[in-house]
Amino acid sequence: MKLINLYRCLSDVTRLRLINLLAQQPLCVCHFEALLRLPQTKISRHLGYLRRHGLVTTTQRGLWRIYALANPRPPALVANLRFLQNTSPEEPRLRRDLAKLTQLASQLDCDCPPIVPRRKFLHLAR
Amino acid sequence: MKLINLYRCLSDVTRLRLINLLAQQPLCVCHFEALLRLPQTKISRHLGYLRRHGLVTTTQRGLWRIYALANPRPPALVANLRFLQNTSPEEPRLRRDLAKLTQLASQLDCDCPPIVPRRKFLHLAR
DNA sequence: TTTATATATTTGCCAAGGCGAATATACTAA
DNA sequence: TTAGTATATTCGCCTTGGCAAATATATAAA
Repeated sequence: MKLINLYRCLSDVTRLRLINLLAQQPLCVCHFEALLRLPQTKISRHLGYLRRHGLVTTTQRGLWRIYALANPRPPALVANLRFLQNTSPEEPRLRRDLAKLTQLASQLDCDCPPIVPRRKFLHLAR
Repeated sequence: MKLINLYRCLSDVTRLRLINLLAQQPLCVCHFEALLRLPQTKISRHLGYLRRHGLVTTTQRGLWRIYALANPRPPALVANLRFLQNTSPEEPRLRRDLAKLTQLASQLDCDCPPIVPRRKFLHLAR
């Protein structure tokens, strides 16, 4: 049952935070590092999980790997994203993540993937 | 994060089938045995899981324990039930379960909990 | 070619949770 | 009280998937 896999993807806090952000715009691993303040290994692992289950796709661009929600989006995902977007304002963690994303948006979308090196980017994200 | 627990509840085929049926009407364990053709121990285990996580409640009536979706229903559950109801027609397993429920409905709701002994009920369900 | 950066995977460990079989509990009826 | 029925829990076993640390790979820059 495909549904089950979707729910498993949503059953982890880190993955839910990733999806919540990806619903806004494509992002690469170093973005997530800055936004979520989690170790790279953890972010990559969960993005890999989502990729294996068909929820996200990647495009390589230079040194960076950009993750985006799968296109076309699985119908089950669409419905749950709609729900997630209604819910995230009430979930402090998800709300803060989105706030941080808009706060950094100018630096993110002026060069996505970022041209600045990771350390410098992390510094800006402080 | 409460959401995570909801998704975990939905991440198992047996539990999804139970919830799908409970969205129609309250049922007791022997109903599920007849409808799903699964061992009692498995059904009880998963209903216990759903109860511990606040998705269902029980009322005892004689020898029978009747399960129903929690009331008031958690908002996150409501949204996902709506989605589930749109989806279940496309999921053969869930669709068949619902068909079997309507097929047996007369025998179920004439005495819910059933007055007939379990064996006899199972016989009817064949 | 060497070095640094960005990302992915492997390893070893651990907890959650799946299963069937057996057993316990609770209620009913005889 | 005894027997039977409905449901719940425990047990031993196994798989999934969480984590951090270490390592591998791929690209870019010097």
